[in-house]
Amino acid sequence: MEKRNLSLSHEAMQRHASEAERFLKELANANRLMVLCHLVSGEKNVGDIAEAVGLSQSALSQHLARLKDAGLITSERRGLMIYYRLCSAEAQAVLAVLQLIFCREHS
Amino acid sequence: MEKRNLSLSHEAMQRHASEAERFLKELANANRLMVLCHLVSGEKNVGDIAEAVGLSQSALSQHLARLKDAGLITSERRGLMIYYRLCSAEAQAVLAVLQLIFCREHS
DNA sequence: TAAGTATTTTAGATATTGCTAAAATAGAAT
DNA sequence: ATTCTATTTTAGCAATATCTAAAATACTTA
Repeated sequence: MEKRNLSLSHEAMQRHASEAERFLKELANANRLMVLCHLVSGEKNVGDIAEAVGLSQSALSQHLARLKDAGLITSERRGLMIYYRLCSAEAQAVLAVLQLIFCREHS
Repeated sequence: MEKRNLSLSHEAMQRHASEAERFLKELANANRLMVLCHLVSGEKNVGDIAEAVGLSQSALSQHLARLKDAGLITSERRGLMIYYRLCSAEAQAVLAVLQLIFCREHS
């Protein structure tokens, strides 16, 4: 009689949950959310984002490094400035749902 | 000449982003995600959830209190046990997207 | 090469998270 | 009333998050 591993699906669930946690932690910050929302409309450089979001360049740079490390954005230098752009379809999908929930006119 | 407040939409954005942050922080934890996923299929008592998720009752209870405080779940005592159920359409919407992203068979 | 602009990195302070262990509460059963 | 079972609450600790200030890096221009 072969021993079936019934807890495998539990381990799979834990693995999925951990991946989702890592992903959600990137989004679970008001400043990073605003950064990502600004990038939805196209690439922006750090100074522009800093002004739009209202963060110091240093603080913003740390957020950007985090998002880039997580694979949600990419960067490209052109001359003095560095341009960031959204590169995660998953992030865009979740942002779209969040916008429906939290950015309705009446709320 | 009337002075138009152009930063109003920025303040609105900040408000929305803060609300979204509060919401996402509740989800951005593997154990809480698993709890919520278990509740998608119907109400459960604390002991059952603790076993399913693999958490101590105390730790779980703290997570449940948090989720309840955030309005994502409700509880009802029946006899000795306390039953929890999902009560947030918003949470369900995001969980559905996360499931599509992270719980595909091949990943 | 020196000076300026854009951005990143580091260090450190403070707040939040999430666990464990122990004590407290609430209802049920004896 | 006492005891049992289910759950919550509290206290305390280690890890993580996020800001500021200061120093470092990278490219451009004089």
